[in-house]
Amino acid sequence: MDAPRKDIHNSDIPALCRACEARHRGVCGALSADQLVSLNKQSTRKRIDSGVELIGETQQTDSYANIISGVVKLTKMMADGRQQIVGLQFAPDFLGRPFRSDSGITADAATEVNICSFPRTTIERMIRDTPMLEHKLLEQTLKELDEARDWMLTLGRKTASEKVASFLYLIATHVNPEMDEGSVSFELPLTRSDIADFLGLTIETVSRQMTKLRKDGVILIRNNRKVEVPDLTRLAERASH
Amino acid sequence: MDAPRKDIHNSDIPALCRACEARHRGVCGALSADQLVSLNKQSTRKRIDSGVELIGETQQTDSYANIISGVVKLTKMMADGRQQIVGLQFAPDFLGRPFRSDSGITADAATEVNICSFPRTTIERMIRDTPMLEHKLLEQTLKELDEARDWMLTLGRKTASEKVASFLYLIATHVNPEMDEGSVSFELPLTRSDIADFLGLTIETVSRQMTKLRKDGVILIRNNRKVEVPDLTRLAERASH
DNA sequence: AGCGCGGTTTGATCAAAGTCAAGGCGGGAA
DNA sequence: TTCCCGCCTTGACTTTGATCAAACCGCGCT
Repeated sequence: MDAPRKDIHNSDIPALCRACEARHRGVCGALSADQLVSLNKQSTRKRIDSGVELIGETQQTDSYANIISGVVKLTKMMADGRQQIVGLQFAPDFLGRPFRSDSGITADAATEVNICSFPRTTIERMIRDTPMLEHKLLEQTLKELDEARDWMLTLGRKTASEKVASFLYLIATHVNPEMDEGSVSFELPLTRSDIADFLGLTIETVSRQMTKLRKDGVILIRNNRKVEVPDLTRLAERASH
Repeated sequence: MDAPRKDIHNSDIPALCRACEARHRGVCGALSADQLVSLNKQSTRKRIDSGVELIGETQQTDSYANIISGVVKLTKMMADGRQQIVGLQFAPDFLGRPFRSDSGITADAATEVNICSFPRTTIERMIRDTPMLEHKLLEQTLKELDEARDWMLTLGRKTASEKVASFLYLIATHVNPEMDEGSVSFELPLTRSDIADFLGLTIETVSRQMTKLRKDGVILIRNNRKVEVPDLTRLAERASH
């Protein structure tokens, strides 16, 4: 609803950047050395400010990208302004939708985001040449489908406090993968308003449930963004996992 | 929660069935004649009664299938019994999850269902041999992901009456594809209880909203299952599409 | 016909989350 | 420092949908 924002900072890093290469390996794997070099030649590293739109009304999907750092939110909006975040993407997720451009989703940087992007044509040619790449893509898509369906259960059947606990648990475990108990501390990548749009709640309800979790000793709120979870298991219980 | 049900009727149709072949073309496409014959040789047609579990606790995912007719519901359940339908699959969708078995979803026949199933090994070998098959799979997965995300908006941000209207609109347009206005009549593939689990509501609320839509002249209810929509556009408005 | 049963509708009441309205807190600019 | 602005929290009240309870309806059975 704001004025179109397009201030993507292209930091003009030389085309062949080693950091990107590492990410390409991580996400795409199975590319030949030749392909990797050619991908790097055509890739550009970009830093995107929090809040800037990556894909949507103002920004065409003429490129694909790997997320190097930061969090991207995928949002669906209704005509009257109600909106729902339908997915969060973290590094090293692949960004941009193959073989389909619209689907009514916009992608915005939730935090400051670094991506490594390359032109649509490059990646699509590589997909044709390398079945393994398509296989990787299928795997990421299946992962996203699983996540979407998990979240449908949260949206449809959990109470407000379970929802907020579920969100915190999601972030906590994403910050420290392969951790499912003990103590974690992390920075929330979303504002209260984003959290509300992710959970299908209002900001007031999110706030109230956060203070309730704090008063019950399940979490500590250092400042609005920084949260500490002394016992992940207890949080998981609150989320009804 | 009921006793395990396993009464799948294998109707012992000879392995090579023409009806199935048609479906294989529809879903998988791009198979060579040889592959198609071999697929048909190993495929079995099955009729499954409404309510029977296809994939889940009691039934292993040792096979894949094409849906020939009927509706399959994908359900996620919480420990305390709350459940959410996370997807509906119609003919000619592909059923069964490649490269992953669990993910906590069960698939049940919502109506009487006819499927054409073949062993896991067969389809996985073919996928390795035929990149185009994997491409088709990716396309169906992307379609399911889109649907899931559409539904997340419905679950998170719509009111009860918008939800019910959205559901009816979904079924109406699925029964008659490429129709988006005028009059339609159809049979609901789900009970009120299933509809409630799909919409994240209770059966009472679903019922009340249905009668409201009826009283407002948006729908006619012939009997519990049969519904007529005189004007699809009006239904779409009620759904806030 | 009368009975019973599952699924559905309807009504009365209640609780959870939304809305409206203040106020607080923190960080940046003057 | 002080002010300001955005974001967050808190409180009072309202609304939506859940819960509890009863009746209804179509249908197969005896």
